[in-house]
Amino acid sequence: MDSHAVLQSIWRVVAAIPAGRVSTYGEVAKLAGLPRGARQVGHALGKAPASLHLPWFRVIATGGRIALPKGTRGYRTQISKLRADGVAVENGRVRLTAFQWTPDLDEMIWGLR
DNA sequence: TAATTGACCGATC
DNA sequence: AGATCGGCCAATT
Repeated sequence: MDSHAVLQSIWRVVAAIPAGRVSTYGEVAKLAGLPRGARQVGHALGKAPASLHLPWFRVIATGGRIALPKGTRGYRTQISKLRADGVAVENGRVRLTAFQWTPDLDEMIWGLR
C-alpha cells in the first residue's frame, strides 16, 4: 500500500463523519486501517487539498480536546464550525460521550442508515 | 543515513 | 486537572 492510498483512506474516513458528530485521531486511524497511526492522520489532514472540502474540524484529540493550540486561527475556526454543526464545545472540549461517532453503533443507537 | 518534528495516545504522577 | 514520559509512525530536514 503506497502512501497515497493511505492518504486516500484517511480522507475517506474523515469525509464519512456525519455532521453533528466528531471522531478522534486515533479512531480515524483505526478505521483507516492504521491501528497506531494517529500521527499520520494529522499529516494527512494537513496535506488535504481544500478542494476536497473535508470536514477536518470533526476530528479532535483524545478526551474531546481540540488538537490545535488554543488561540490559533484554526482553533477558533474549528470551534465555530463544530458549533455550526450543533456540537457543544465548552472550554475547548467536546463531550465525547454525547458526540463521538462510532460507525457500527451509529445504526443501533441513532437508527441511521 | 540520521536526527528532528508533529493538527497524537495512553498510562502515570 | 495539568504535566511528564515513552511509544508511535511518517514526512522533512
